[in-house]
Amino acid sequence: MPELPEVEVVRRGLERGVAGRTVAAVQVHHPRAVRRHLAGARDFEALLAGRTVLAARRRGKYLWLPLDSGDALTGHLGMSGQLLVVPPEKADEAHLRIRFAFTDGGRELRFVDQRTFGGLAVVAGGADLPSTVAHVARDPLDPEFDDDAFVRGLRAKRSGVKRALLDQTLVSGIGNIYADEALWRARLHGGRPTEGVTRPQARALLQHVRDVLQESLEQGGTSFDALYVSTEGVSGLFARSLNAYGREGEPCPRCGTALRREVFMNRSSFSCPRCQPRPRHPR
DNA sequence: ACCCACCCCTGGGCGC
DNA sequence: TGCGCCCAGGGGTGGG
Repeated sequence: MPELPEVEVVRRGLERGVAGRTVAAVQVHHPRAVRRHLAGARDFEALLAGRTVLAARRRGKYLWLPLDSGDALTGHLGMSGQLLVVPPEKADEAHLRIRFAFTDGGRELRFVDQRTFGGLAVVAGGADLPSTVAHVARDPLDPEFDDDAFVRGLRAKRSGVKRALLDQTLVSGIGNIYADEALWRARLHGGRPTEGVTRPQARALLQHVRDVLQESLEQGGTSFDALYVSTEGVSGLFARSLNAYGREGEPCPRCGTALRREVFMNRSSFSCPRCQPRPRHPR
C-alpha cells in the first residue's frame, strides 16, 4: 500500500519517536514478519535488545534504523504494514506482529501488518546502506538522484513506461497510485514503449513524478482507509487531490472525458482515453 | 542480462 | 445471512 510519501511520513515519525532511544526487549508475535531475518525470530529479538537507535533512514519504500551495534533494523511495509509509536498500555492491535519496548518505559514501537507482505530484519553492518536495500535505485527526492541516468535508463529499456516506473531498480518509491498520477500529468499512456519516449518527455515525466510525490508528502500521503497511517495513527489527505487513480468513469479534470480503468500487470490502471491515448503496440 | 507471470496473505465489498 | 468471488497502496523468485 504505502508508496514513497507514506513511507517518508513514517520515517519522520520514527525519527521523532524512536531515534536516540534504547531497546529493552522485542517480541515477535508472527514468524512471517521476520521471514527475511534468516536466523529466525529469537535471533532477531536478541540482536535488538540493548541496542540504541541512532536515526531513521529511507530509500524508496524501504526503511532502516541504524543501530549503535553497527547493524541496521530494516523494514518494508508491503501492502498493509504500519509502524506505530504508542503508549505501552494501549490494547494490542488485531494484527500486531512485533512489539519493541524501550528502556525509558515510554511509548512502544509496534509493527502491525494485516496482510503480512511487509517485514523487518536485522542486517549486519548495514547502518549506512543495508545490503537488502542496495539493489534499489535512489528515489526522486534524493538529492543525489541522477536525472540524466534516469532518462538514459528509461529509454534503454525494452518495456512499457508504467512498468519502468514501477521497477524499483530504475527509480524507487513509485507505486501504482503515483505511477498513474504522474502518467496522467505527463499525458502518457502507461503502455507506451519506453524506447519511443523522447528525452524531453522522459524529463517531463520525471518532473511530474517528483511534483506528485512532493505534493502528496506535504498532505501527509494518501489514505483510502485506516490501513495506511503515520506512526501516530493519522491518515494523510492526498486522496482528495488524485486526478486519475481510482476515478473510473469520473470526468478527467483536464478535458472532461470519462476516465477509464484498464487491467495491467494484474492490477488496475486509471487514465484518460483522450489525454493518454493507448499506443498501437502497448508494452 | 533482462523481462514477466506467479506467488505470498487477510479482509472488505459486492452479487447471488 | 452466508457464500464465493473480486479487489487492494508491495516485492521476491524462478522460469523463459
